[in-house]
Amino acid sequence: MSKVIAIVGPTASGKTSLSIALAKKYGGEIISADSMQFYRCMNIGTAKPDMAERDGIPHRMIDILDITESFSVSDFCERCDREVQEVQNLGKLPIMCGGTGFYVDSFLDGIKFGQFENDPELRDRLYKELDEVGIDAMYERLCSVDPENTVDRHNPKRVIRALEVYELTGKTLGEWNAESKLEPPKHQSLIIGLRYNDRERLYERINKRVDIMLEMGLLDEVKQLISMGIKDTVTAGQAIGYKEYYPYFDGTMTLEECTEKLKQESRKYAKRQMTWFKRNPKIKWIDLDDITAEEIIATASGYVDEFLGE
RNA sequence: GGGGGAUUUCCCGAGCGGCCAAAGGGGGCAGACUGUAAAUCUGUUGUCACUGACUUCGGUGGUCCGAAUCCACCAUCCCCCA
Repeated sequence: MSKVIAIVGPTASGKTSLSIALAKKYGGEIISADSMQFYRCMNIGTAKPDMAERDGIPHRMIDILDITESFSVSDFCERCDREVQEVQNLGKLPIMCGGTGFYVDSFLDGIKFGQFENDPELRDRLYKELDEVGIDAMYERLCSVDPENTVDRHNPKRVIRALEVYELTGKTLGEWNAESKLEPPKHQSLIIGLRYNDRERLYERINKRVDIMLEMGLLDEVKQLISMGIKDTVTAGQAIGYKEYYPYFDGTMTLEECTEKLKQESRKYAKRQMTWFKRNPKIKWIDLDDITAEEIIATASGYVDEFLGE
């Protein structure tokens, strides 16, 4: 079975540099699993590695979308299949790197999403109805067609999606999910997780990184993206690092307030990522608290050697 | 110097005599997550021997069966007149 390595962890934990170091050491190529680095023109705010940092290592799944395009897990898994295949055909090691746990897990667990196309008009219609009748009524409606559903009744996105899937396919989300679980994973995977036991250390790194992004010209990037219409996009526009500065350019908040907000949102995001990764018993963790960059690579290499030797 | 207003749990802020450990929001913490996922949502947030007890609402002292809520004085801050 083919082997894939994944580097995961919260934002600002050093996934990028570790993945590049491992790629150099083991002859690998990077496949990004970062929902925002897919987008072109979103560089500084997404901490996308520049050419110098990539150091000759090919990075896939980066700069593959315009900000107006939407993307989904299922698109991701499909495309990843091809990319992994290509890397392996080159005789190289695929190294997935990214903080979007949902995407990483979906791909590695081999979730097979139902073969049907989404209908944006149907979704719009359902959201319009949601506005009119409220979430409770929509949830009641879901229960009437799918009494077995496990959807959180207060979560509009999930209630609408469940309804959408049913109306689109005549099958409930539960039925689709049950089918998707039948597919066994296609790849053997090693997941290396980066974490700080001392949360303050991570939070300091996050705060500092935001300051660095600003020095690198984040504001110009945001301004340019606003002129490109990022505010009206579904996915790109919700990226942390951009939406926090809309009020600054609108003149309703000071630069300092927006920056503070950005740091806070980044910290909260990191926390959500940790919650996601924490529950995965397969992850081989590297504790970052008191360890040098060399030691991180050495520890990771230990895991990789063992994995490749199996 | 004179007049008025403020001071609430980590923060903002409601409460104006009992139903108040104190609304709501933020933040923190914990959790969920199968096609927007850097999104969306849930729980929790004074202490403890935790269906109860104890300590909290600037400080001290009063009134009252009972006070975050009323009174007096003190402290700090804000506004207006001088």
